[in-house]
Amino acid sequence: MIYNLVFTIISTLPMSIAIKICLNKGLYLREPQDSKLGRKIVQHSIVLINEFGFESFNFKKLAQAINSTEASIYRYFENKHLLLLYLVNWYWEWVNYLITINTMNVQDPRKKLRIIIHSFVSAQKDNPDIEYVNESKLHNIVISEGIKAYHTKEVDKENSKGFFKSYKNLAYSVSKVISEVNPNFKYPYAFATNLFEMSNNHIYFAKHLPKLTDISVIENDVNEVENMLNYFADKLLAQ
Amino acid sequence: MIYNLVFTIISTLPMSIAIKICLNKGLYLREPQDSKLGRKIVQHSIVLINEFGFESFNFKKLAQAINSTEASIYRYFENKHLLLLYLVNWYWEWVNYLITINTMNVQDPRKKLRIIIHSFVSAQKDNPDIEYVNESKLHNIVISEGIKAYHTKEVDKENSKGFFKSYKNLAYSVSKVISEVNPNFKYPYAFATNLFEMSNNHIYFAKHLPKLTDISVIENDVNEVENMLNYFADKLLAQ
DNA sequence: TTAAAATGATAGCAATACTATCAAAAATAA
DNA sequence: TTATTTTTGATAGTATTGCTATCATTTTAA
Repeated sequence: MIYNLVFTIISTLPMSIAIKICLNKGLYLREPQDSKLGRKIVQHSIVLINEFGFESFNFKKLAQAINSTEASIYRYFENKHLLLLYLVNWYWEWVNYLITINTMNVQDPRKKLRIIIHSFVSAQKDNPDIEYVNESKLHNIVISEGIKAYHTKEVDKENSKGFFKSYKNLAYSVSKVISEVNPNFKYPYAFATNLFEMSNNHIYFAKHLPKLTDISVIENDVNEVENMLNYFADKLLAQ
Repeated sequence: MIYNLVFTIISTLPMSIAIKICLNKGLYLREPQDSKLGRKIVQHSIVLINEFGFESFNFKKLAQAINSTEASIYRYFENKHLLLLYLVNWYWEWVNYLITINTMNVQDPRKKLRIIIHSFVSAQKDNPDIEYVNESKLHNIVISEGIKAYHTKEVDKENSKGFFKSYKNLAYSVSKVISEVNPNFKYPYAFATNLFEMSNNHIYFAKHLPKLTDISVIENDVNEVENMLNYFADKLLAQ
């Protein structure tokens, strides 16, 4: 069960469980999940980046939003780029977790792939009981700003520190299912990442550059994106 | 002939022709192609962004590199974001031009699509006689930084000014060929942009995050990417 | 209850992203 | 050619950003 590697299920109250997402320790200076301030940083960074975009987001504005100080935030994250990377890693882990639990008792690899595609397009609709993370907004951030997390001059250095491990895990999980559907398909990893990227890209295109796609997303209804990805998968993996 | 809309062929010497790429006038304050300084700005911005990445690139460094001043550069481009957008538009126009001339006398739509895919992966190898633009480096910029040109909070405003028209033209050209290959294929635009994005993405992945792809790019040999895209196209457009 | 750790408050500094002004140089028109 | 316009260079300056440092105060843990 892959998700045990990355998620820790810790008990808080006798009647419920709390989920803690375990991310690469190099992404942060202090574990944000372990303190009130840390959780507020994560929570409101999602709100602010989603609302104003990553470029105009900074630690000063975040500090104001949570009634804290720049210095305090710098104790948790080295800079805003690593905070974004933290958030994107969170998303990758969470999608992988969703896929794992939702495909758990499913045998048919085709069904599994449909569940994966559904998770890619509508991760926002589910709720994994982490009250300080708004998954819908986090998904929007991944759609609009996600690629900035790994399109930098430091990508190789950061990669060697394992900062993209979660994405690789996700690609691995999906590639396995792709190969189950069609063992002769030559590019399971590439198609796995392409499904993920295409999902985000075309939701973005539909909203902002509709001439670049065929589908439309009306009031966050991503059904057409889902249908398109399933159509691509069926055609590509047909034997 | 689409390329006549975007390219102007102007005569310089009786024995040769010069090509001038016509880009949306809102992208710049002064036409950089019309002056020595403007061409130096374009030329060296490509060199610097390619070498140091877009984030650490700024007009001060560019001014130093060309022995000019920040103020002079600001007379050509409002800011570095619009300069990037200018460069990416240049690339889009140029690829569209390449595709247009290289598919000109080709009848078979399958052959046309192969030529398109070849243009996407190896645009760098060709040389359209604009001595101050290094197309290889420009392609690298599009691969590494291209998405930043349209992942901003200003995308809707900029789109309404026509700043992404060149990409839309490219998507249109390619979608036509896709529909020629298979008139029943449901997503010609999405697949057109996907081929372009996938090409850039997987060249990037191969170089920096190889676990996210199946192909490898050794010493700029993008053959495996080209094969993959052709494989995808064949499978998806099979009737 | 005492020590340790986390946070807040404040200050400051170097770099960035511009804007303004004016003189010098270059291009162009008369 | 000379006069005029346009372009560029030189310099200065400002507001914001992206941090770092210090120390007092509060919170947490032993």
